[in-house]
Amino acid sequence: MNLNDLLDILKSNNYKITEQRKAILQVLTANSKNLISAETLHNQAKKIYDKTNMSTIYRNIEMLEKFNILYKFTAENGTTLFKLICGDDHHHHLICKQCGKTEAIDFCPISTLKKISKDKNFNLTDHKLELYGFCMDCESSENKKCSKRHL
Amino acid sequence: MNLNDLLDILKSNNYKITEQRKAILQVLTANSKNLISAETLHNQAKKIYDKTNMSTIYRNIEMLEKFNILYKFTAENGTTLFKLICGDDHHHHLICKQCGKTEAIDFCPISTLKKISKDKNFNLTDHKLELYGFCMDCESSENKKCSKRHL
DNA sequence: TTATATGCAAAAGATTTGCAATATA
DNA sequence: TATATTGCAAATCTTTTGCATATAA
Repeated sequence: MNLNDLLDILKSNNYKITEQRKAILQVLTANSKNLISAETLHNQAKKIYDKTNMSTIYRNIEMLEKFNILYKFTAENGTTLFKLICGDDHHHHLICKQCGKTEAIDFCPISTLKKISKDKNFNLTDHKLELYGFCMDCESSENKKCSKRHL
Repeated sequence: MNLNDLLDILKSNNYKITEQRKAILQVLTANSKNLISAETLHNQAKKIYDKTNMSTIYRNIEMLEKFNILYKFTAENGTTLFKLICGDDHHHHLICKQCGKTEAIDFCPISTLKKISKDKNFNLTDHKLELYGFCMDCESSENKKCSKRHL
């Protein structure tokens, strides 16, 4: 899913291609492997088209969410982060609590979850599995944040 | 982990036992299987001790988080939810996207996650597994929110 | 031309904070 | 009594919204 694919999706759904929109999508595609905040998205989009307003950021985030092409989640500190959903890949991630680095893992417990949900008459639509801890680099560093209890 | 255990923890750490604090802990223990919002916590605590203020709620939430006895997470609609971490029980939840009702499930993929993390030299400390969908009641209701893609 | 998208400023909602008053130990 | 805790109101911070203007198609 590159910039042009995204623009095509919008065009074919009668959305207009504005400079702001192009800037936003450009930033998101450039960061397709990382989660970024609305504020970071705004700052980076402004570098491409400096008239981009924060409300435009939020309105476009909302639009992309409706298309189900934007993954949204809330970090431990409460910040809301976003990331494009590229193609059909479905991944869970190891998330370093120190440096924020993320690494995709292949494992997904979806089949078990489906069974459980079915047993409970729950119509499962989405799920999130997030693994927190410390990557090798941060593990050895001094100022590691204390985290005793395992969730 | 019942109310008295919690009070003992606070006492032994030189925290004072106020009526507000007792009310808050009472609500949390009564809801130890469910995730509740700060607002709900406030409303229920007020029923027990009606002078309980919202800032007191937040200040006590902060305190419990420091003790690592409060689990916090953000629902899809953005609401922040809390739940006591009781002893060694560890649960994941089915979360209804419509009514917000949560139900604990027994399944946890921790052993697989541990193995994966070990292979990747990642020091796993926490994880979250959240299952979204629609409960039986909401499934049949008319205004169900559309959700096509599975995450 | 015309509907969509945007900027701006104000509103809304959640959470935090300063400070004086209160209550616990 | 001394200190932690609280209530209140104001401040912050993030996100949303109304409306007039601008712009893509």
